[in-house]
Amino acid sequence: MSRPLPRSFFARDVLEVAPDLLGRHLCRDGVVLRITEVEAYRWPGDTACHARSGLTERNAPLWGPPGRAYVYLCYGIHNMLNVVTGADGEAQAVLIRACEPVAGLEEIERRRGGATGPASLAGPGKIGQALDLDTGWSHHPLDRPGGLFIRAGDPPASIATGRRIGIDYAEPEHRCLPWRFADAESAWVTHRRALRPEGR
DNA sequence: CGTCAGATGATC
DNA sequence: ATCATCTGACGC
Repeated sequence: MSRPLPRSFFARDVLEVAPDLLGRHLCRDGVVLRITEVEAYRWPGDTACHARSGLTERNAPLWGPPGRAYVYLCYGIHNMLNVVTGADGEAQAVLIRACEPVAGLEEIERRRGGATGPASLAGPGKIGQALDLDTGWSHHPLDRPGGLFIRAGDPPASIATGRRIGIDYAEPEHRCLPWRFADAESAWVTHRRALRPEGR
């Protein structure tokens, strides 16, 4: 059991932190998930970001210190987990879109009410469900043990990128940004066809 | 394989 | 009215 990643890990630009989160372990009690897919959001300059309309009660964590959770309810059903990055006062976050189960299979299966397979943790709503999160977890610090935290894991051998999912409401020039990152070899990802190997 | 509608409720 | 989604129903 390694310690949680320090706050300094999250205190970098979201485009640096997002791919670096791939392979890390998300822990809550007995449930451990290996992060396999993420998306970056950053205001200003990104009308897909929830911070686009300024500070509100819901998006307040986005503007706060890095290393905290930003959890919001989507479509009245799904609790979406984000990791706040950048400097205090900036508005950036990484959306956790998919994971691979590492431990706590029975607990995850119980919460989902079905078998665990590659589809069971691919999709941001399913991550919130597997970790039993709700908006009460917003603002929760992820850099200390207990509750919900992030620690080292197994980094991906290669990374794939693509445009972000479900942001048609954003300005056209922001819809196409290649700000979705995934473990290129993992089966636990969404919209695989829309991903391409990272050009580097 | 594909598209499509309904669920469901906080937020702006 | 909108929404960083999911599921099950259908058609090919």
